[in-house]
Amino acid sequence: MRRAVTIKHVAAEAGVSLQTVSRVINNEPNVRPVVQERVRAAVAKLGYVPSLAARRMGGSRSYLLMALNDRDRTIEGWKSGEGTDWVDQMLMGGMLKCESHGYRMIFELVDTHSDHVDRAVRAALAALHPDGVILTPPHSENPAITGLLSQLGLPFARIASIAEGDGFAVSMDDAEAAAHATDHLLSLGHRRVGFVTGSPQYAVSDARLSGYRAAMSASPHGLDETLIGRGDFSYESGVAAVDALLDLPSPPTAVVCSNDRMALAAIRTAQRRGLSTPSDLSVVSFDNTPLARFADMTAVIQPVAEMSAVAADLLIRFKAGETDLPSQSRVAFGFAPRGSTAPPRSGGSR
Amino acid sequence: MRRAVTIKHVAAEAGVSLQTVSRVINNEPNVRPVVQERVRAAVAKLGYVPSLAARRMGGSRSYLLMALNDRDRTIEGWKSGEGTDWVDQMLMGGMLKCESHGYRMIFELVDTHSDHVDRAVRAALAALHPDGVILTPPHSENPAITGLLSQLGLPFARIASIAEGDGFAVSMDDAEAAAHATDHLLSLGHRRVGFVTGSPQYAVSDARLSGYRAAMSASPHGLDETLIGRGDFSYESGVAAVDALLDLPSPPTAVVCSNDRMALAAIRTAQRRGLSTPSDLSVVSFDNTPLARFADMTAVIQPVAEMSAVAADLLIRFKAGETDLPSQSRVAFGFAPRGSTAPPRSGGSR
DNA sequence: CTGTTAGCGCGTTCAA
DNA sequence: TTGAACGCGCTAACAG
Repeated sequence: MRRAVTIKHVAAEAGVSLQTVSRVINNEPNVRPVVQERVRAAVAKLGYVPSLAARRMGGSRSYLLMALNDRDRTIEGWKSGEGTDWVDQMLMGGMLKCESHGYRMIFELVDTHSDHVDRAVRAALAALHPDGVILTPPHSENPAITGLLSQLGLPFARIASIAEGDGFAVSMDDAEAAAHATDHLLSLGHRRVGFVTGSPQYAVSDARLSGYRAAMSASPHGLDETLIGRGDFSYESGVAAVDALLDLPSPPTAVVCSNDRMALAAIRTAQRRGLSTPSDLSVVSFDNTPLARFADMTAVIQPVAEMSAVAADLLIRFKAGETDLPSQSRVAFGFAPRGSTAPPRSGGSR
Repeated sequence: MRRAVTIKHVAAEAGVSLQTVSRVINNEPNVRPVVQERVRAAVAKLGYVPSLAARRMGGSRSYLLMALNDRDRTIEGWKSGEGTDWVDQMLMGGMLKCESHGYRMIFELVDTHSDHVDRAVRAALAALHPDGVILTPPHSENPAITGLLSQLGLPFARIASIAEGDGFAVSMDDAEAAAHATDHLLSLGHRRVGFVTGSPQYAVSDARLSGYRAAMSASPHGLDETLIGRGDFSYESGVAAVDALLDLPSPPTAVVCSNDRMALAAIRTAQRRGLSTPSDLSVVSFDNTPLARFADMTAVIQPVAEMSAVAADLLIRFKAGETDLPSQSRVAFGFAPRGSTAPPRSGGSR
């Protein structure tokens, strides 16, 4: 096995010192263009690429970003194969962004609810020494983790978290998205539009609910609190919530669900009761996962890839010494109208 | 920011030399149980975790495994959001296995067809110095990559590759799986069972075809080569192949497709022609992706997670000095009977 | 069985 | 503007 080419070889090839090569590699000032060119040529010729491990040892950067996901949720998602492509989207956004900066992203799974969160996170940090950490829900709102990172002075980003606090918050406007989804239904002619909430554990749940409330209040039909069903993001909770809504004396003709599984539950529950979608019940989902696509559900698109890309970008730039980085970033949400929404059967009046 | 705890601190705490701590950490022999215990206590007390970067610098291992995926295919999959959960399954299998050995898995995307494959792979290797590389299709059969790794003496595993050659081949028995799928249809009473091949670029395509041929030849109805349609894994190719099969004077009543997209194409094509699944055309898919699950397709399950786990395990054990590791590993395939297969409408006879 | 010495490939701090 | 010396945290090779 040929020995790897190191900065030494490049220095020798270019006839300069190690240091000069280092400066060129890192785009530091104080190198004459001529010398710079000579070094670059040597780098190209030898195919030199600096070793991340050595860089981390000598310098202050590891060129590593750590993405922290919830262990149980992630593994369960993989096992069930429900195709929630959250991880894929994170990789696409975060990893590609890292790549373009010479960084790598490493995935770590940690239990949010474990007593050992602290120890687990510390261990991962000690092993990897990442330059920054990207937190996804529910970690992004777990004080045990955000507190630890703050205390350690390690830069981190909170994805889909709107709470104030340390770290870069990167989110989409959940309230506005919920309002948009609601307006979509209203503009189709629906008067009674229901809503199924997510788990109160997640801050986004509140935001979505308030967006729905705002849209309904602003509509001529007004807000009717009885049209709000409580869910917790699980399929079962969706079934229960929608059953309750449809049991109402004056049931909704359309419903906005706080995620895809509950939206699917809505469709199936309606079906079980002899109602069909979209003619009897229009349904909007809040996640554009493969499930939503296959089930042809109109959905709010969470820009997971973009959020991770922004998160990675912020952390990298912060580590590079940039200042005046926004502590709160909003990424535009998307909306995909599909076959699960249509005007109400009788034109909106009963 | 508190300084990280290093091996030095542990050595001081335990009152031994650095080297002794290192030995204990790495489970090396020649340490008295008493001392070992003392060191372990110090490690626990201080919450010490060795730095991967430093280990790589000093020693011969980096505790990193690199998973090499095809760039275009992967990104396209993520973008289309078709929910092909190959990456997820790889992570689940490989990453969790790595984790249990103190390793990490890093994802890298490289263009198979690029002229720069060589350069791209070399760059990734130089930056990361992984202890091993996991190759997925089509990389696992790309001589530009396998050759480079062989030449570099870097251990690697080829997932879903059955070709002879360097590196650990980890695969499922595609031929047997295809035979199983075919037998499933035969045992339901189908006599004319068709087959849609995958792209000949992939070795598994041949294996699947030969399994189909074997099963048909062994059946009382015999093998009919005209029932074999040529596809390339794309939806469009599936449409074309199935259209051709259904145009036959005596068309098949069931078909085994070499992947999920073509299986979906089969169902939709039949539908377009006024045939319904499974009553008029039974369909078996060869991938158990979310798409197959949502479309309720009977499918062969590729044990992607298990294959990556085995691959990671082999590489880690190899690096740890274990010998007599199998150069070819077979992982059992799975089979999920669902709603896309049923007995033929007229009991199998026309 | 244990400790000492010498790097690994870089970035950082200084001096030139 | 450039270069030399030093050390990061760890393991390998050796000495005791």
